[in-house]
Amino acid sequence: MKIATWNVNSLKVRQQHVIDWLAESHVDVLCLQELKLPDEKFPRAELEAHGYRSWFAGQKTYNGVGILVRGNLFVDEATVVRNIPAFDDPQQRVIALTIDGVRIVSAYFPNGQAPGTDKFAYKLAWLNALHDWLADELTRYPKLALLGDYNIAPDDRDVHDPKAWEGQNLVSPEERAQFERLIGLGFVDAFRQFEQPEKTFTWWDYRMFAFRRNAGLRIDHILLSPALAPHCTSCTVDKAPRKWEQPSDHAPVVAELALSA
DNA sequence: ATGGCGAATGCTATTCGA
Repeated sequence: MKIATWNVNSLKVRQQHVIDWLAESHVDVLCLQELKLPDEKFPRAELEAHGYRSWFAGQKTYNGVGILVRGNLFVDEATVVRNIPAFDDPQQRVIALTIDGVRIVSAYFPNGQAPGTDKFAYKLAWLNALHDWLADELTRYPKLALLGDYNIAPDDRDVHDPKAWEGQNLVSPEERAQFERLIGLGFVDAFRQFEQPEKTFTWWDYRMFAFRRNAGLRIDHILLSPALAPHCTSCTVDKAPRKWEQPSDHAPVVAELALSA
């Protein structure tokens, strides 16, 4: 099973990119973030015409998450969950579903703006709620993959200029401690299971030629539960779509899972 | 220290993202 995550920064603008990338990547599951459209505007039929069914939780303007699943895979409708159940939140940031016993979670972590702000406090509260919910989910679904835009660069290796970024939003000790709390649940960072090129990132600012200079961060991740991690045979960042016309500022991350039936 | 870019919106200016 090939799974992936991609923050598309508006599905309306990036619809054709998603369709083109699905056609060339042949992923089985694609988790999307920042749909930026209400559910009635979701291009369900267009994606279905290209062989993918959709589950999503959207809202106007901001946030919004989805999961695209190839037509031949069985999704148990009863397992679909939107948002963190115990965390009342108008912002649509989480959707989960189960495919053949594999729990797939698509998550758009809060940005946080800057340490000390209200938005940062919300980010930490959201992370606490996510942690507690996932601890519970793992008891029900030992095979669980958490894919998404984490808005956290977990290590200095994940930052183009660690000195310039020190203590800032996305790399602060509080955020990294929250990432480590997820690791404490047994999760494995799929990307770091394999040898990787240095300075591999998943996001580059639109400004100041950041992509051309590879001035990026690795903030999009695939965490795999202890029962799932041993099945992972590869994890890579696909930079190609970031070079396309009118790109998202994020690149997709892909992991392959070798699962026997 | 600021802005740069891009998307969305009661749109010709503002907010947010990261």
